[in-house]
Amino acid sequence: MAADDGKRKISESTIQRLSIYYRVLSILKKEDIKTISSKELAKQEKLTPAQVRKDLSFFGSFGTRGLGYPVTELKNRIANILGLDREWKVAMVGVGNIGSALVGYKEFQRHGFTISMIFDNDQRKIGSNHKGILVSDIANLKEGLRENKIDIVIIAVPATVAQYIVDDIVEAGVSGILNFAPINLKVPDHVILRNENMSMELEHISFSLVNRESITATKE
Amino acid sequence: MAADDGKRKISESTIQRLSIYYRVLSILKKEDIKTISSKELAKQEKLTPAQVRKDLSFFGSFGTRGLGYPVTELKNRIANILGLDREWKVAMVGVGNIGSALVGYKEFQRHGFTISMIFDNDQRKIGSNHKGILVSDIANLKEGLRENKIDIVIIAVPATVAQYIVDDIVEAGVSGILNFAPINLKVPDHVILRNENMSMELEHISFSLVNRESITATKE
DNA sequence: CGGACTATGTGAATTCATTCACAAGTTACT
DNA sequence: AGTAACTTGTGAATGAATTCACATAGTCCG
Repeated sequence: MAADDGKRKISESTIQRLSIYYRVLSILKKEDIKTISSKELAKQEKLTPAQVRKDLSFFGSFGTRGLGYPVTELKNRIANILGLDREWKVAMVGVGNIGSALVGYKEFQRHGFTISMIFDNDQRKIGSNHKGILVSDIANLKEGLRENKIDIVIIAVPATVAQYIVDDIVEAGVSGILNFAPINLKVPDHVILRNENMSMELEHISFSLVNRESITATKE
Repeated sequence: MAADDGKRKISESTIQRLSIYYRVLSILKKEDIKTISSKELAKQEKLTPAQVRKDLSFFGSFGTRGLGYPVTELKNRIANILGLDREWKVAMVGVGNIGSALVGYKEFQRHGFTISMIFDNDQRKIGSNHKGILVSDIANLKEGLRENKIDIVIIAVPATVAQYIVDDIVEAGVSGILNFAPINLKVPDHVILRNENMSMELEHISFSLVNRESITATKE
């Protein structure tokens, strides 16, 4: 009943954590656990109970004092908040190494993201089937996205051509883009763009390793 | 000359941004640009000049007032900070959809991460070649990692078995792990673990889309 | 039904990250 | 040499996110 005037500013990290809670709740539900406290939920993912409660409180109050949160209800509520209670129509652009792997990635399907179109510019791939999906010519990208009412596009093409493709995607009226090319793409404000840069994660690890080593070295 | 006592606390986001600066500097170098100001550098990635300067200042002062930063020198310095000026020996565990794609991912190689071992438990894959690398039996994981002095392991196996594998990896003395399984893995404090969860990014997009829509709806 | 216990929800306090704003150093031009 | 124009590096100010701490509300059990 509380808090749904669509005005609050939710932080990036809160959203990330909602995804995490959702994952945990899915497992709990499968294990037939009925309720969970913020303390337990936090422990599973190395967070603090206060943070769990604060995160959830942005969207309402779902818990019962003295008892905790009802697993199924909370899971459904988070699904609703994250928009996972509907099917999203997703297209993949670029079906090389990464693109091809993602088309077969079960996890996407499980969360309501259905990849139903694939585009590529390689003549040898166009017309062929990838996991049951026809590979279309990237020349038809704009019309294809429009006709099929695609919600979200995943970009897995070389960095050099990514911007041109994004421009087309935006023109086609798509407003959710997940980019795997290691480059900063420009999109209008109303378009939601997220970047997934796997090298960056490895670099983070190497930074930490180098750092850790220097600390260890001075310690002993 | 300044700031190298290995005691400062560098924030996660600063490290992420160093990766970004590094990428931009690599491009600038290729374009034969000699110097860049914090203002320009910031503009490329939609950051603020102050943030660029602050980030860099944690590690020393590399710039020249009135002029900016020397591209090549700064690039090298960041490479050093991030540990990209050496070769890291990387092993891949699990060569399904994702794992297989990552083995062929050029970007890793370019940043000094060389995947030289692959492990899997599928008898049909063991002994075969993947992009020129022999697929080993996961039963030999521990010895394999030790013998080959692997620095970093990438995990691309089903969530259900990921924890067992991590335990082995840790026992083998590896202290950098990049995990693609959608599960929170437990590791000792001295081990650096990073998670890459691609569904989470999609969920972030769907959250934003749902949110944006509701805002648009009330606006008109 | 009553008392001990448990856990939420949330303002206030704290910690952490970003941005501001400016002194100080350097260039470039006359 | 002098001056106008830049740009860094960094304390101080602001802003954002996290944690604390507790009043409040429910559970559970005898």
